[in-house]
Amino acid sequence: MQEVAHSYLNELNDIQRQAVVQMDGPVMVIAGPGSGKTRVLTYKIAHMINEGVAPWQILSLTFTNKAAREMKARIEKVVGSGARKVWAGTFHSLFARILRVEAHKIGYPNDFTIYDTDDTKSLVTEIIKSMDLDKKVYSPNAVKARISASKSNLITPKAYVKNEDMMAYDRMNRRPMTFKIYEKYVDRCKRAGAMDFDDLLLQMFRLLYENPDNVRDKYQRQFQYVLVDEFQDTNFLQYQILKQFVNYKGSAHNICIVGDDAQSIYSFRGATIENILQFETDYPDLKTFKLEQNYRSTHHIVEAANGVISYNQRQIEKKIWTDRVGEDKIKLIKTLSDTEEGKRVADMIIEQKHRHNLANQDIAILYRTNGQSRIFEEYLRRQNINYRIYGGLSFYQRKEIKDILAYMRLTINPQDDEALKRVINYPKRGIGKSTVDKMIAFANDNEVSLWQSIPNVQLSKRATSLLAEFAALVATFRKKAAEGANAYDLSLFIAKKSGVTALLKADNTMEGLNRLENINSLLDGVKEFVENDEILDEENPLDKSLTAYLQSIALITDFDANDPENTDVVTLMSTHAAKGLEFKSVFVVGLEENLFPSYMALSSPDQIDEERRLFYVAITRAEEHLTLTYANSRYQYGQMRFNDPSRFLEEIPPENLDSMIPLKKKLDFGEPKVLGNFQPSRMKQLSKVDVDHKNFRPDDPAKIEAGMRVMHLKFGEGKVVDIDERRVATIEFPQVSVNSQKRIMLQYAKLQILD
DNA sequence: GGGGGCTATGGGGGG
DNA sequence: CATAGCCCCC
Repeated sequence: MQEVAHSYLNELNDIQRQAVVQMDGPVMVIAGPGSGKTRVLTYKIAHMINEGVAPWQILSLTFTNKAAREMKARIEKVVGSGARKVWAGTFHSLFARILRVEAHKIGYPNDFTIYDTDDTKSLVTEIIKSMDLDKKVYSPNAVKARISASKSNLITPKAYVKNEDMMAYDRMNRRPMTFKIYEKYVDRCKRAGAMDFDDLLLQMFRLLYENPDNVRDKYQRQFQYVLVDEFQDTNFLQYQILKQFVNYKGSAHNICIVGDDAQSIYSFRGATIENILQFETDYPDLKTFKLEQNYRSTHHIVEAANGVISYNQRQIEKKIWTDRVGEDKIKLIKTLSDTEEGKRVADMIIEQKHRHNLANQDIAILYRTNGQSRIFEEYLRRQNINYRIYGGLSFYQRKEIKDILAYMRLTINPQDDEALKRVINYPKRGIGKSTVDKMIAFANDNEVSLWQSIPNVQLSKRATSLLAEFAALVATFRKKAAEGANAYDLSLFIAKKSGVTALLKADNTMEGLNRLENINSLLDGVKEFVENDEILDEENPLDKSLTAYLQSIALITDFDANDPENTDVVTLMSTHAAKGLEFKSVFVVGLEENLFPSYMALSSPDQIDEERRLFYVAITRAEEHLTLTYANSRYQYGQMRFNDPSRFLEEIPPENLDSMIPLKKKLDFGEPKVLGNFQPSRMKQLSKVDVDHKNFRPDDPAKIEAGMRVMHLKFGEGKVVDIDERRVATIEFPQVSVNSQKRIMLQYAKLQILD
């Protein structure tokens, strides 16, 4: 290292500086809350660039895109505009970017669709229905969670069936067919040219692991330095990808992970602290740095945090400390109801602003569930306090926005079944449920997308012509796209020709006007995208196509949206979303049993520990003033409920607490109400079809004629009743059920001729 | 096939 | 409480 006195190094304490200058080899930074972790990461990257590492050789994985942007801006201040070329972003966004270039090498179109949670859920629901399984037993959310967990642990559908743990768990939960739903789900996504959120990781892994065209070497060579923030919230799959980047013959293993086991709060999406322990095993020569000095909070807050987290079972040995002596103890407020809680918090915000000279932006209200925001919103509005709610339903999740986006998606990728299902009859064009059901059945039988089923599925004259009209409409969108229309012109065209804007214009209710306005904002956004000439994507600088636009927004969250006009606002967000942020004054609200900790977590000590870490994250967001509130009664799920104060409140050392309420004498509200009544019913039996897989050899479809007996992998033996002019065969499969006729496109069919 | 009204059901955190 | 899905009628 050169002996140049880089001024930024003087802004660091000893340990921070050591962590920054340790560029080479495996590095682990254990960083307590407020210990200057972001500063270390930022300066470390700046330092690398100063030491001659090319910015594009640095891969920096952060938890939000916003964090990545802020980090880049700070690096830019130290090293100049080269900072923009650092590969900084979330796992999902950076891998999506790579897959846009490479996906064709693993059998996906490069302009694949990204399925969001709703798309995934709707597809899972459809598959469950198609298998005649009981939706009450096979709850789509539960199945979806199983699929996600499998992908996050690199368990393919094939491996799933052989995995005794997975199968036993499903049997125990009376969902033994989960493996089959998983298999079908994977097929359907593939057919639709779609990746779900987990696929962005899984397919990235496959790309590197299967290494077509030596693509792995390309990225191994490129990413000389890998940094991972919030490593405690990575899952198994993410870690395997990191190892693909870093572990190869002759590698210097330049990987730096930053994390804090005490802030691990995402196990529900597969995150595991095991990764930290595994990292120590995988890289025994790693250098470890522990950042324990907290610069953010007063001693009352830091001591409360230490006190609370000490109730957890497993943790890496460390104790955060501060030399900031605070005047205010932590305030604990009890109210009779949730509405009174809202009013009290709004009143206290007014008071704090005066007494401590705080701006709105110094203040945050943090809650366990997004549903709690409404009451606070109401009282802040009454007090004329500007606020902004993060999370919950984001702009891009609104119905009218998703409708337009579905048309856009269909324009780019007509195989996108979820988009097609969404808009095929919106606005109403006479294509109803039964038509769509027939399309789905046909598409499944032939293993094609819904779009491909349109010219071939057998329907009434009326339905056929309506479908053709719809297909022609989408075709005009596609034609315009192929002619090179920019995203804005095409979006306007789509909004108009699809009939969506006309429909909303005819709706004169407040809701209709609102929706129209939202669509206009969306179009404004597209316009901005087209007119913005700042180069954001170095690989593909001035692509103004609809494809490029869809890519740019696919992974945007509510968080990333900027509202430059309104910066002085009180922040309302979930405790999860608050990770990494800090405020002078923080209100953590709804501290009641069944809410925080969540009732979902009560039955498992591990999950209670995670709730406790979440509480730890919440209180350590505060710099000077921390207020905790709970209500005796609250409307939950349309019912008045009475919850005890949260157990976490008793875990705060009394000397740091300013409370009027003697916590030890808990009020008795009687037995908590039993939540949820889960009564599993029986699933229907799938019919058995006898197929000899080993001796199955499909014949050339051209040879198939009416009258032949044929074998189909899924439906068993069948008799060809008829073949029409488009080479669509009607085949009777007696093993499926009596009189079961399927329509099969011979072009795609795998059929063996029996005689 | 569309639409209105009713009932049953679920209900967390997020990329 | 919100919404999906069902039934019924046109």
